[in-house]
Amino acid sequence: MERTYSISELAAEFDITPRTIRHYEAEGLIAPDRDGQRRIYSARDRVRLALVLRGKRLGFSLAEAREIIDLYAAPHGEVGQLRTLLGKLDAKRAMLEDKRRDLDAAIANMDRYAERCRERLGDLEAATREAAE
Amino acid sequence: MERTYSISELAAEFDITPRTIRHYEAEGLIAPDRDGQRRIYSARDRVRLALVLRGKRLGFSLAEAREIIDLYAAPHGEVGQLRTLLGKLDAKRAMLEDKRRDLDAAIANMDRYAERCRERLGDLEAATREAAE
DNA sequence: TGCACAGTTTACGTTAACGTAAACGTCAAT
DNA sequence: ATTGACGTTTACGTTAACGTAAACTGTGCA
Repeated sequence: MERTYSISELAAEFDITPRTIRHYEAEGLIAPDRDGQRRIYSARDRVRLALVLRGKRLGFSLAEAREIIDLYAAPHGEVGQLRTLLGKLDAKRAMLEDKRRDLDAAIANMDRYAERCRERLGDLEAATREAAE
Repeated sequence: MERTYSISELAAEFDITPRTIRHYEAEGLIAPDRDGQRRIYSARDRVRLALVLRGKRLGFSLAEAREIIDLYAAPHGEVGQLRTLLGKLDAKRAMLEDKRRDLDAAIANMDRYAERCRERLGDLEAATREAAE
């Protein structure tokens, strides 16, 4: 038997509220088992939740996140299914790469700017030392 | 004299609406000059707009985007100002790196999965060819 | 037995980021 | 002189992603 989780356990672990997790369920992102009324989360549910949250951090909407995550649960039975799945994976990968280009540019930009600031700081400090002589 | 832009020019170039650009102004992200009532955007305004949009693509709120972009317009006059600026730049850079880690993990994850799918597709196709003999 | 505690549903509220519409100004061309 | 094309302000509407509150349901234990 694999480990399971209550909603408040997962909420605490990922620093979100139970309401948020229920909302993700209402949006079709997670589908936990039930023990009567109570939700029971499996390890796989937990992984999906982590994927949702990572998607959010990367700026995806819940709908976009679901599109991506659902690919990981798509049927693999037939050759045709596998082909279309691979096509979709390729498209999503391209989106992620676009984001990486944006991100790398933003970081490089900031690094160049910080470097110029450090140079200027060095100049100012040198001038201050001279003035102190 | 540098080139200037009208609001609809910029809107067309970045594929957004004038309303969006005005909204960014209302939120303090851009501050174009005026010719009477009309807004006149400079090359620097255009760069700021591009930065805002990139920030949005990376999942930042307008407020977060403004925080980052404003660093590029922060005063450099005194040594103290430069020091705090460099500190803030460092913090923002760390945020960006966190995002890059998330992004790299997402891409690596997807690549591994796609690879498994391709293997499985190869197996299925081989089995199909055998059955055709 | 009773009560605290965790969970549930239902439903209205809130915030960010614009969309949409109305009413108006201005300037060039017909 | 009027008609577009573009611009402006003001203001209400909308959507996503939850927050918040109320009312209810088990479940373990003192």
